[in-house]
Amino acid sequence: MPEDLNTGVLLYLPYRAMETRVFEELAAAGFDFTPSQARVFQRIAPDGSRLSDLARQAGITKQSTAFLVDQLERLGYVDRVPDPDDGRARLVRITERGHRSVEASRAVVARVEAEWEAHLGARRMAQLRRILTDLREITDPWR
Amino acid sequence: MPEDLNTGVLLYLPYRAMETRVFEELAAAGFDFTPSQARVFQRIAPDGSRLSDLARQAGITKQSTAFLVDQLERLGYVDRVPDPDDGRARLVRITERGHRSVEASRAVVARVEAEWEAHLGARRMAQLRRILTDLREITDPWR
DNA sequence: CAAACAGGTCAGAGTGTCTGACCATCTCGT
DNA sequence: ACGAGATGGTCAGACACTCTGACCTGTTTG
Repeated sequence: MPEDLNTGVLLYLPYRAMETRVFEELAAAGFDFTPSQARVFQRIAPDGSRLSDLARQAGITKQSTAFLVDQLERLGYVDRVPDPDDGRARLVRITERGHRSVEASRAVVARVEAEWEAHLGARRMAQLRRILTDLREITDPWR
Repeated sequence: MPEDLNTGVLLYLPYRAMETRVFEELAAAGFDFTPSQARVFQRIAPDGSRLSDLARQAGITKQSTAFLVDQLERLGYVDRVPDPDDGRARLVRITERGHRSVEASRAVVARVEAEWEAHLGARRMAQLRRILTDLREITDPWR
C-alpha cells in the first residue's frame, strides 16, 4: 500500500496539509476565509485588480467573482474604487485588514516550510523545490 | 516572480495538471465524473464499502455521500447490495463499467507520469517520489 | 431485553457555481 | 468623428454539492 501511490496523490497530500494549516491558523488569528474567497483574494494585484481580471485568473465567471468579492468587501478585506483609467471598471483593492491577513498567511507558510525542511533536511528540501519548479514548465497552465 | 512561489503552490500546480488530464481523458473515453463523485468512487474497497465508511473516509456527511452514490449508481459505475453481515447496511460495489473507468484512469495517470519522467529524467523523477513519500510522514492525515 | 449505538434516509437550507440577458463605456476602422 | 464591436460589470434564475436536524431500522451489550 505505501509505495504504489500515484504521483498525483503524493503531491496532493502535502499540498492539502499546507492549505489546511493556513486556513486553521488564519482562522485562529481572527481571519476567516472560505477556500473560494481565498482563491479570488490571492490574485488581487498590489495596486488593485479588475473584477474581470480576477475572474479570468481564478478561472471562474465574472458573476461568481462578484459574489465572492462582495463577501470579501463585507468582511473588510477589500474595498472597491472607480478605475481612474476606465469609466466602466472598478478596482478591487486590499484594505489594511486585508494586508494583515496576507502577512499572517505568509507567516504560516514560512512556518510550515520550516517544519518540512526540518524533516527532510535543507538539501532535499531545496531539491524538491528545484524539481517542482522544473516540472512547472510542463504543468503550469499560466506558463 | 518565478522562483519565490511558495512550496504549496509548487505542489499544487502539477497536482492540478494531473487531475485535469485524468478528468479530460476519462470524459473523452465516455466516462464522465464530477470531482465530488470521483472523491467517493475512489474510496470504494474492492469487495464493496458501506456508505458510512465512504463518508468517513471522504470526510463528508452520510447524506452527501448518499447523494453522490445515487448519481454513481444512475451512471452505472456502482450498484448496491444488502450487506450479508449486517441487516441495516448495504454495500456499494463497483460494477463492470466502473472497473473499466478505473482502468482508464490508471492508464491516464501512467501516461502523465511518463511525460513527467521524460521531462525530468528518471533520476529526478525517482528523487521527487522519494522526497514526497518521506514528506508524507508528517503531512498525511491518514498516516 | 432495554438502552445505547450504528447504518441509512428524508426534509430543508445555505453556498458557490453556472448560463443567459442586459446596460454602460471604451476602442478602432473607415 | 462615429458607429460597430469588444470589454467591464450587474441582474435573474438555475443547478450541484454540502450541511444540520430529525427520524427509522437493525445490532450490540450490560
